[in-house]
Amino acid sequence: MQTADAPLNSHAAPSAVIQRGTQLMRSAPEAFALGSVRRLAKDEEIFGEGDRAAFFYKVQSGAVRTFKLLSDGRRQIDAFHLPGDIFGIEPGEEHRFSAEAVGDATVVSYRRSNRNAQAQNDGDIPTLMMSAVLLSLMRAQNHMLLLGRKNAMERVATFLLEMDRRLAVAGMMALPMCRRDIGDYLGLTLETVSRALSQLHGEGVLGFSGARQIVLRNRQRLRNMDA
Amino acid sequence: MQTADAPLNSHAAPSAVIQRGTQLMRSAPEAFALGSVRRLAKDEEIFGEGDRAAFFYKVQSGAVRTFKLLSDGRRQIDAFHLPGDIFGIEPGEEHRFSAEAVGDATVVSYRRSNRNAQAQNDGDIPTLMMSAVLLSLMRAQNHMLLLGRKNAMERVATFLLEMDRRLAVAGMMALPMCRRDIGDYLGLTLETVSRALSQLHGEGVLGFSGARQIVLRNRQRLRNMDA
DNA sequence: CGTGTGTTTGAACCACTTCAACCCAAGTGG
DNA sequence: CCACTTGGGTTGAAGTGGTTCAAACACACG
Repeated sequence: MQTADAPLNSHAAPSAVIQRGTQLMRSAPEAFALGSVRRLAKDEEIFGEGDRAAFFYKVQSGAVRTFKLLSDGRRQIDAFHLPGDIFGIEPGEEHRFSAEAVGDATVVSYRRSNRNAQAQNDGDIPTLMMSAVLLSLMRAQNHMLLLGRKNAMERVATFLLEMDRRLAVAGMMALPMCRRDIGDYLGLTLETVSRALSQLHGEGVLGFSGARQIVLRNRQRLRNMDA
Repeated sequence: MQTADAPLNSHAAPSAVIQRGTQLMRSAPEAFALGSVRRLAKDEEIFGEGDRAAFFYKVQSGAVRTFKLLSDGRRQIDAFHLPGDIFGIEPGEEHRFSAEAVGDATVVSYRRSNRNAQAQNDGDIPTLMMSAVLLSLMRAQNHMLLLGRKNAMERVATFLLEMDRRLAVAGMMALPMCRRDIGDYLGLTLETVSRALSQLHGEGVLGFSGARQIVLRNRQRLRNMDA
């Protein structure tokens, strides 16, 4: 780990929420310490459920999955975090889920302020953290609808549109995660994910160049499938 | 609607997070306007998806459900809000889900500050709102695990333990919501919920006095079922 | 060029849904 | 005061979407 010039407000996601946070940061940047950059290999753990939550993180490159496990090993990935995303902010002293790098990745870690930002009211409470938490909550609410009420094809369609929006360049997306990860995110088995993708491929809705390079050929059809 | 003596920090839930927020409030109570009390009949709408998010709310009595709908009417209830719970805080200008009273209920509404708390950094950013949002996020993460990976009996066991913790008095709980609401919360049909409850009744794990008055007779068994 | 991890595809199974009937308690009105 | 309705809730029987188990395939990497 090394210190680096990595202010919390750099590389903000292109959302109105984060944009607002970014602007605000300029008025009180000294409140946000620079973070340390951490390079991670594929599948490397960033923190585990129950670990002391001394830091929170921003993805700089690659992707991170956060998840919970049941005692018998069933896993639910609650979110994939892509460059610019902030994760690991906790209500209490411990992390309530685990985080791992999906592939090789770099994250920037930020120490929870000595004058604990959540436990003080002295004027430098990080608005940007509020925006990050609200964004996470919004995504979680959408995801509960998916997990509770959408069928397999609707889930995969939603996933493809989400990933297309978040990481497509030049109409093509390079998925960083394997089929099992996708399944554990969507509440499906990896086989069901594979079958849905094959069907969409067969219908010409998407094209493959390798299992993880996908180009959407008919976004409107996907939107219709998404219910 | 009528104005009333209802500070945001009253009737706080017995969680460490909220407790901390409550304490902090004492140091800057003037930043939090008193709210207006609103009485609601069963099934009355508090706000709908897409409505302008001019207020957020705290439950004073009864229960509130927040939910999203798919185009064909499938519904996912993302949370039940009980007395002391805060709901309706949004990242943007619009509500991203709907809220209705489960039975007769009263809520206190708080106007989003003129000097918008989320868009200002002038020293009175509401720490209590941060706590409320973090609590919602924590519950959402637990619920995603339930919806994505637990089977029907595990879901019902989790639900019973949660409701027991949140609203039991003298070992007995009076559920405010019908079987359909429970199903839409747990991602199941009402019939599956009914069958699971009947089975637990048959096994002596719980007792009924009327369909909604439930007493847990063997919490440990339920915890074991909860995976 | 072989080995291993990830992906696809097939076939049987099953947990939950769907559809339907019935029950029960609380109104409502003749 | 009793027939009728209405809104839950329970239970049964059949159907099915997704899982499970299994095998083949493909491509990246030493």
